[in-house]
Amino acid sequence: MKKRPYHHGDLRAALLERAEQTLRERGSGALSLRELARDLGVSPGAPSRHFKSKQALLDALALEGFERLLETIAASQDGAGRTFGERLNAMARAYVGFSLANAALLDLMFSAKHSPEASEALEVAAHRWVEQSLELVSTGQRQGEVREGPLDRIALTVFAPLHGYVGLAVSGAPLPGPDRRGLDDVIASIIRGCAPD
Amino acid sequence: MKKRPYHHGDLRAALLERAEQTLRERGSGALSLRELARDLGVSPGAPSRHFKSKQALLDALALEGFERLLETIAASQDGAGRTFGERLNAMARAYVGFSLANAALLDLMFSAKHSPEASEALEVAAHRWVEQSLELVSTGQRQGEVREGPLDRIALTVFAPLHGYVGLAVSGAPLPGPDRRGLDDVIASIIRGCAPD
DNA sequence: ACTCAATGTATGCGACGATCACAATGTATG
DNA sequence: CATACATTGTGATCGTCGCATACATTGAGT
Repeated sequence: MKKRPYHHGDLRAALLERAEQTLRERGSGALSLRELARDLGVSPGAPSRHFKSKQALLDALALEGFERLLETIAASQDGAGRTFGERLNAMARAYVGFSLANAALLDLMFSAKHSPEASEALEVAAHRWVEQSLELVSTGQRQGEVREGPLDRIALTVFAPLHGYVGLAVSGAPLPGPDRRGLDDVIASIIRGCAPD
Repeated sequence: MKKRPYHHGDLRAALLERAEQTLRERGSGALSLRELARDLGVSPGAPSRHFKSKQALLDALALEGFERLLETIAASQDGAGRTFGERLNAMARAYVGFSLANAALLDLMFSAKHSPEASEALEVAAHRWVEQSLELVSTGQRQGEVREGPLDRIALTVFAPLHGYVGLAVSGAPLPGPDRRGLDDVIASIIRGCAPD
């Protein structure tokens, strides 16, 4: 008879998985706890055992997103070359690739409204992300390919363009073709912008 | 007795104004047509006479936002100097200043989900915005302060950093202080990035 | 075996967006 | 001025939502 057991097994993971799918297919606005519960064949109140509020679920998704982004970027550095240009290029493509492939998720990750408690875990993840970029800039400086100056300020000039490129591209970009040539230009401009005089 | 007249007078404008206020104070997620109606002392269904859906109201807000942004940027160019650096600086500060002062509105403007009909008017507005920036780059080229190349591709390398700076700053920026020094760095980097070789 | 925390069910509440029939008002036309 | 018509607001209804509560079932540790 294969009756659905009273306990789901791993409802929390199932909720996250299904939520991310809906997020990808229909955007974050279309996320409904009740719908998730229906889809997973579970009662409307069940999700609240794992996420005390809808915002908590969104926070968890954002956190998961940061972790995946970190992995993706870290992986991109493994096969990359030694020069700052090569490593920046790899990092940029990883970052932009992930962002475009997970636009709604990115939106969540960089959304301003997280519950205060979740913010803590999120800030930790975001901090690790920042450190990755600081380290890239730092080695670039040691190799003499990046101008001198405070790490964080230079990193900002590296990441703002990438983040902005993603934002524009996702917004239905009134700007030049979303083909990757735009990204090439942006990366080249970043490198010129942070090169030593 | 000052009884409220049956007709409001200019409900549409009142809705937009009030909506923008709540948008600024409590974010776009907190916008409710019913609440707006209550605040304006009008029945729950009344707003639908002016905005057939909530999304339509958001679209109208976004459109209004683009118009104000255009004005702001145009005004910034009036008092600016002649060099590309001066004009870019003025434009960047106008753009970033407006964006930070109207973060939630910006979010709406660059949100991916607009109803197809509204998209048309929105694209017109966005297009005018793009043209402003193309023109800035174009005169920069004529003055020999900006490298040769397709206008739109160079403009992308100018605006992506600004747009990204705003995005990071609004996200509670895990990056360096939201003080304006970060913006100075970004602007300087943009200028180096698009300078002739 | 018994207890207790964890997890899922069932139900209800108030708010929401959307839609509808209807009422009040403004306006153009005779 | 009167009458027809379009515009705008009313009030009620529908289905959905997030959230809270009281209760049922399960499994883990003693």
